[in-house]
Amino acid sequence: MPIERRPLREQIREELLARIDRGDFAAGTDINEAALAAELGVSRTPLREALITLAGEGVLESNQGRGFRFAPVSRKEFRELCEIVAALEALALDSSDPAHLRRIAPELLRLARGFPDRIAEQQVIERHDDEWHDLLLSGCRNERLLDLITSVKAGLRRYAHVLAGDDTPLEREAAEHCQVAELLLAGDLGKAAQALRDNWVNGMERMVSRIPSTG
Amino acid sequence: MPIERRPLREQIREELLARIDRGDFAAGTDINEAALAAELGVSRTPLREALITLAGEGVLESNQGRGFRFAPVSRKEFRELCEIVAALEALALDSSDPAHLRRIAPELLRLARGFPDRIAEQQVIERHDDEWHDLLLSGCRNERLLDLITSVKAGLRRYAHVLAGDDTPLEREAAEHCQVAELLLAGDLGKAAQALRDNWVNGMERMVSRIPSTG
DNA sequence: ATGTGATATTTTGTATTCAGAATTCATAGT
DNA sequence: ACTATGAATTCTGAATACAAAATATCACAT
Repeated sequence: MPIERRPLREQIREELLARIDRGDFAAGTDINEAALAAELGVSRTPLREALITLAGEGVLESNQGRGFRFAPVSRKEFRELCEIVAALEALALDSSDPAHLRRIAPELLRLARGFPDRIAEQQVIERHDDEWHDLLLSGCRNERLLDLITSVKAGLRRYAHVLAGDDTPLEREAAEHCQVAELLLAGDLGKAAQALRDNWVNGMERMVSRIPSTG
Repeated sequence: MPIERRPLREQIREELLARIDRGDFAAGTDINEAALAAELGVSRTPLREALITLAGEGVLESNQGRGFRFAPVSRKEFRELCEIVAALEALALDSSDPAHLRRIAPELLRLARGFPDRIAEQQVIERHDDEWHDLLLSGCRNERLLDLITSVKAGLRRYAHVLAGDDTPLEREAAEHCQVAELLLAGDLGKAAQALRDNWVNGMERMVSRIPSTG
């Protein structure tokens, strides 16, 4: 059994993202490094390293002399992030092996159909959605692109708990995922990529109204 | 006169990128933190913060217990980065104000035509190219996208000195920039975005052979 | 009561120190 | 001669210490 040996900064980063998923932190609030470090049981050094990483991903903001704070959410930024992820995932699809895509298409379809079945809690839904997208991109050879997508999606995590509890978009989301899968099954990569983009843009427009409009 | 007050980590990051531009560091070599910190006249703490940022941008790699090193270059990664930037700049163009684009089109044309005139040193050429792209994206309202493009381009800087000294692609590059500008002048945004993508892909294919093939 | 300014406190940004892992070097054994 | 083993050294990762900036507190004048 290989024991886990990773830098603290990475573990801390993931813990903070997990807490963001749970909605533990309110967007826009300042971070007290000493307090947070104590709570996590680490020193300020690796904590700050994690904070700097998250700031680079747009999850946090930093101001000279004033430390870090959770980046405020806004409809504008949510749209921006969705557009970016849409373009990047479409590119990932374009640079995937078509044969592989056709091979995983049935599984994508199965996953998409499993979505609306259960009236599940948000966490489960999100896991399902992630699973679907991970599988979709599993044939992309552009490693830098995959890393980048992960990084940009980290910024989107801030919106997860804001948007939690809205069932309406789910069926639609599932339907669009099905459509992407079917187009892949049919081997029409171009249309699938376009459908994927549409999925992101439609999902974005459906959800954006739930984000508090920043005065 | 507002005196400069920015975190050391940012200044250090920029200094390191500038040195990469100058080809001071060979790709793949390890970084000795103490030595580099001493050379820069700072302590290891802000240096490490800069290194972590650069690692997040893909400029450096880090391995547990083994520190940081300049990420090795490869044809594969160069292609990956170019494809990403192509997609992102095209997206930026898509989400720009068409009126603004038409307004700056003449200036873009002028800049593009000024390219091959002078037999200039690499540095000057690069600055020109940057200027052209900055102007091109000046109408993009998607701030996150602009930040992301800057970040991905930081990774491309590692290839600057590898590719330095090749004149052949220049005319072609200029011609393609002209074409993009002309299409913008004509108001055909879709074709301009496609031409921009082609510019990146063509430029990539032209340059990729100069990158040493990693055994 | 309110605003202003001096002082105290908190918090960040940076430097230094410490512990442990990785590497190097030397030595012993085959 | 070559490999393996172990000590010595170097370096990273993390904790702690320190200095300066920002914020809060309070006294005092208006």
